[in-house]
Amino acid sequence: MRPGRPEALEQPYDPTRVESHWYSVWEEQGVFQPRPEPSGKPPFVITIPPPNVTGSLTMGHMLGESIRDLIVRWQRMEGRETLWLPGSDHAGIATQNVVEKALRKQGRTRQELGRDGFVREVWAWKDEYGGLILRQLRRLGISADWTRERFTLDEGYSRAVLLVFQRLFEKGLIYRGHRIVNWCPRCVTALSDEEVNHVETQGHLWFIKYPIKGSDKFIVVATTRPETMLGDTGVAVNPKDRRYEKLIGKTAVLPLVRREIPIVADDSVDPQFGTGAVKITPAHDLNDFVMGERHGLPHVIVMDERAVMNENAGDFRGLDRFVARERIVEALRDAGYLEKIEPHAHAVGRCDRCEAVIEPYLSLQWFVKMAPLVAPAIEAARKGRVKFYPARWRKVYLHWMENIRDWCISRQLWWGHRIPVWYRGDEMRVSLDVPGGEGWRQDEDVLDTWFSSWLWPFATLGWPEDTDDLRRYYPNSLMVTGSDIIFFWVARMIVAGIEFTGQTPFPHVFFTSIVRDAKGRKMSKSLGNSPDPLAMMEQYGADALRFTMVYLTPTGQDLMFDEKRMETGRFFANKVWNAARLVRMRLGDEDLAKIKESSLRLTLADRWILSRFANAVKDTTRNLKTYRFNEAANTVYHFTWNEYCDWYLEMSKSRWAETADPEDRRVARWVAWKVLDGILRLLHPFMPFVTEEIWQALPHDGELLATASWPRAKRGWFDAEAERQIRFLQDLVVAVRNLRVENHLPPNRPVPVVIRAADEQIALIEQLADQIRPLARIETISFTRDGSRPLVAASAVVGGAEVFLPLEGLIDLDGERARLAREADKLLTDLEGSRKKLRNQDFLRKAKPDVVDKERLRLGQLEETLEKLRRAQESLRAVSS
RNA sequence: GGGCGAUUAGCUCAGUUGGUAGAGCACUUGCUCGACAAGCAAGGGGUCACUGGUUCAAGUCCAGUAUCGCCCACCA
Repeated sequence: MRPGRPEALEQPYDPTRVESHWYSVWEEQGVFQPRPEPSGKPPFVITIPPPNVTGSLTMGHMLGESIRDLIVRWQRMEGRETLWLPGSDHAGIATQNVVEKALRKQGRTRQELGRDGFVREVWAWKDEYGGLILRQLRRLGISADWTRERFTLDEGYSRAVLLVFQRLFEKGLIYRGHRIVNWCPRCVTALSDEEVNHVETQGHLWFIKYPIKGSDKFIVVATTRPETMLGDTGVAVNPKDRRYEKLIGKTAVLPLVRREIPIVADDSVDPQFGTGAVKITPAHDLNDFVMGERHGLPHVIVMDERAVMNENAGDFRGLDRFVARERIVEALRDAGYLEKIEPHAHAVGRCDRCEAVIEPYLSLQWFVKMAPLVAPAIEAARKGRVKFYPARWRKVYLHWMENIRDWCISRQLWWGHRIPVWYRGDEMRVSLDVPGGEGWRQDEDVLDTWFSSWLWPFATLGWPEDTDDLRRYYPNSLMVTGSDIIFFWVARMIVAGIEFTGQTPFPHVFFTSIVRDAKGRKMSKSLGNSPDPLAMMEQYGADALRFTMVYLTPTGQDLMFDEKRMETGRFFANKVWNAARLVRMRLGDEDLAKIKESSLRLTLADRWILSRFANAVKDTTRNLKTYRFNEAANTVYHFTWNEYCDWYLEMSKSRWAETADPEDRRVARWVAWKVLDGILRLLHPFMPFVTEEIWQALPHDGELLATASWPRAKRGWFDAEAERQIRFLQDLVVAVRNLRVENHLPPNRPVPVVIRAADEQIALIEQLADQIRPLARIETISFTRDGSRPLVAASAVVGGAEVFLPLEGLIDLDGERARLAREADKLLTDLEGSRKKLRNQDFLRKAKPDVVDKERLRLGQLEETLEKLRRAQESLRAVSS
């Protein structure tokens, strides 16, 4: 059965029409599902970094998906069995925040709904917006296997997450404890260290006088957060600090609160900073917590979970932390305890999701002991079992791994995997299901989202069950993602992969560019600075979007996105479309796919384009293999546009004419088709829709381009000699065109051309004269073999040959003289440089011989060209204007 | 405080073992010749951030400086 379709390639090219058709065809034909291939090559497996179900996608996703799909389609065409596994992430905090916000607009809260009601609400949201994401991905054309789509809260996946919790707990790698954690008072939950962004902020340093008990003296402490003083339970100085020697062991009286607190000695205090004396607030600062442990100081918590001052804050109870700060500073000042205020720049931690200022907060949380888990993941990177592209990320990865701290995994949310721990009185059980017996109460918290996504490469394949998919498609072949989640996700996947499957989850990690807006800000949903991908695709086409993103992405650098650039892809799609129209209307009736190349008498131009094509295949393939996607796009783009369209098709037109030799016409048809067919194959992974449409409208073997084979660079097609010869002819054509323009000859006026050249060159020109003439509107080409030259002519030197336009009366003599002088000048400069080089004994002695030879050859050519230019100048000098 | 990256044409960027500086867009000029004005043709435009070094030869390798950007970091 033929997939049906294209009768004609209608002009103008309409991406919307074409793109709406093929996706369902591919899907119905099962193109996206992995099928064992006869090639026997190992399967190629890639998974999507599951996008959050919070809403729509950004241009950053478009880049990532374009690259992933590019690789997958290429690998499929290379004959690999491919699995491209799609899915999405429940994204605990982000999704809960978004849904809560939506509820608030309706005047509702999650508390009103209750836990179950709220979770139901979120599922409804997920169904709606998760669907939107899927539509965008399909519209983009990604060849993912939707029958294997996964969501991190799917039943099976969830089971895997809970099992992992249980296993780590049983290994003693998960524990529960009171610790200072990063607390977001707006999201009202604990966070991991990775979810905190440090923002350089201009703040203040407040100097506060703490009276010494039983004396009229003070000890002055400096702090950036005066509101926490209410929770102070000590003051520390450096034991070597002479200034405070006598105060160690004494007692200070906390202003406003009148609590008596000890003055202790601690090495960690920097005598140079502030006053050299530091207040200790163990419940509200990590440092102080650690220090407090050393000195046995109590914890006084002065804020609640929303950062409102609590009952331990006395008069300040009920105030927001920042209001309290002002009031406390005022009170201190009024009571004479405030010595001074200095401006002070420091880094303030902010919530990755909502940007609220993070509060170090003492609370009871669950943690993963990371150090033992991380060791083999470090080893894997060191030994090259997992490689990063660009390679510099390896160092970043290792640095993080080597300085790893325990991971706080409990979140005080409702949307997520509920912690599989049960309590009854003093009893505690870790169990995936309710333990037997009455009265068990499950832990209220859920797990960090990343505690589920770190299992993605194998949990999506059915782990912990020993499924066929898991055996066949794990480890994955490649991970393509953004470097912004190297710690959140990539590093942890490697850890989890090794821990739970004994294997690194993928051998290679490729980091895409981060897409930024014109101001350099990363495109994100929350900033709202990304164009809507669906709108982009409507306006320019999915193919254009895909091609442009890949064409623009720099290797190892961020991508500054500018919508204007989308035209690159759109125009290119149109160019290919039109080239195909031209070829198609000249094809004739014969089934070209049945013709054997060996039966054809190829011309120089044919050998040239086949050679260029072979090079394009080689370069494109190499660039894809080395993850230089922009270079790959560039290669196809230039080959198609500047070599195939601009030169080969133009040269072929005369061969297609009714009057042309039928045998040669057949050759010209076949080569034009053959190379176009190859272009479509090369281009298909970049622009799947338009290429499929065109391919179907041309002679082809096989049913779908999507499952056709990747082109091979035939050894016999490489032809350096043909390339050299055509290069000369191109130079000749350009020279004639240039002479026409410079002399203001009307574009539609055919001109005679006289050429004085070596025999070999003349033979070349004669061979392709009919194809060259239309390219520069040449009327006739004649040769002078006796050394003579037209008296009055515009002229140029090309590869040692002289080209004349003998147009007495039409030539702008003054302009021509000026032009020749300019040319000669330029030549002279090059010539001087070359002579200087060749006079240099060191160069002659030390440079590689072929470099020297090349330079000698070049000098000879320069001299020859200059001499010919001089003669042209000479001959014009005699002529009067 | 540490680490990484960038600096090449007006803009965005290539430049893969050192050997005559490239592309797209923008700009100038001219083109409705049967694929394509979403196009064709011909052009102009760069002391490769700066300073030193290695080398016969440096945009490319090394060192330092400057500016910008990113990441990491418990000096209150």
